[in-house]
Amino acid sequence: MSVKLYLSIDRNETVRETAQRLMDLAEAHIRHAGYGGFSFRDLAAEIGIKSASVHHHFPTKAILAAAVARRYGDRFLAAVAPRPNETGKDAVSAYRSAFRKALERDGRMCLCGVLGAEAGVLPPEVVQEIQSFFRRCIDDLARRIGGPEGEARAFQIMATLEGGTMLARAFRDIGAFDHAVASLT
Amino acid sequence: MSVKLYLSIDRNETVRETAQRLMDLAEAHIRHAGYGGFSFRDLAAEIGIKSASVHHHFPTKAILAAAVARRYGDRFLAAVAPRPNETGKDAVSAYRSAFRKALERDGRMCLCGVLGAEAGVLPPEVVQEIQSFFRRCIDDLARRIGGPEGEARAFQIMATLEGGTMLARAFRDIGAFDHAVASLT
DNA sequence: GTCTATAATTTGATAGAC
DNA sequence: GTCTATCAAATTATAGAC
Repeated sequence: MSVKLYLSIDRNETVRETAQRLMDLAEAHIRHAGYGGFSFRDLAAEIGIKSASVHHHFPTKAILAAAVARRYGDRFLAAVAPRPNETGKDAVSAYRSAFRKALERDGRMCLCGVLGAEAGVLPPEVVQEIQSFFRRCIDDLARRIGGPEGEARAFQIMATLEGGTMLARAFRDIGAFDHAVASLT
Repeated sequence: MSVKLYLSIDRNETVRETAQRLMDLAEAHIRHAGYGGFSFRDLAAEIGIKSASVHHHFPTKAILAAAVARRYGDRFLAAVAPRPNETGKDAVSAYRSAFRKALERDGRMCLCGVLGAEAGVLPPEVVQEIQSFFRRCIDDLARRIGGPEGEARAFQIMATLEGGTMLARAFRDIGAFDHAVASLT
């Protein structure tokens, strides 16, 4: 209780469950370095516990990664949710802005873009969550764009955003992203 | 000598230096699973030697990966080289065909697309080769497309091809690639 | 929920014989 | 060029005490 009170006084940090903080850290690591880019010991050290305690919250790395991917998808779709009376262009802009903000904030890729590239060797439950993310995004975009070519356009937009992010990371230059997505409408 | 003769009789296999065979295997592994997706022991076992012998040909994993990336770039650019009297559309088609062929042959991604997603934690010599690959491709495409917007278009095309390949891998469906790149001209 | 302790495996890399 | 042998470190995961 007293700990909770103390922490709630802190300006920038809200009280977070350990499981949530572990997912935050895992998400940051995956977006920076992929599935193989972190270990339970890394996460544990960063919040000051031991790796055995991480296993208490997430029995396996695959389960943790799948949970992180699901939460990421829920948050992403909430962030790009349509505003009243939007046009198809507005929908594309919402997606583009979401990708760009993540890139300019900390130079990080879309979580599922990183994992998608490694999809050949990821645990099945993680692959399933990645597919679910892209399926949800494409269905959402296609519906908001509308028309008979809505789905193909949705595939193109997601591909360009993911590829543009990858180029920006490879070049360490957000200008690469801007060039790549400039003509997306 | 007798071994060489025997092998040269084989229908599908030409005699290859061990270093070349190691690079072939490393390339296949990276395109399937990324930089962390193989070990020197994996490569050694697949050609029937020991991992210590792999270190004789490539002192470190970073040196091997950088060499693989460089060779990949040389081959890729040779494969998409312009034919006489080509148009800008022909150039885009050449790139799209090159990506699609790799995908339909064995479901593999562009080597530098996989590595680009992991670029945050790769050894510097590997990052340099990835940047070199994309720089060469974009300069080549921009020149062949021509016009003041050639470079931005080149960024967009590379992003869409890489992202489309990633989507096809995530969905395990080459149709995702076709949707994504359908309107690329 | 967190700890100590440890198992079982894999990894990148090296030394030195043949 | 390939081998045996080995190292030091890291990894995922588990058992059981507190």
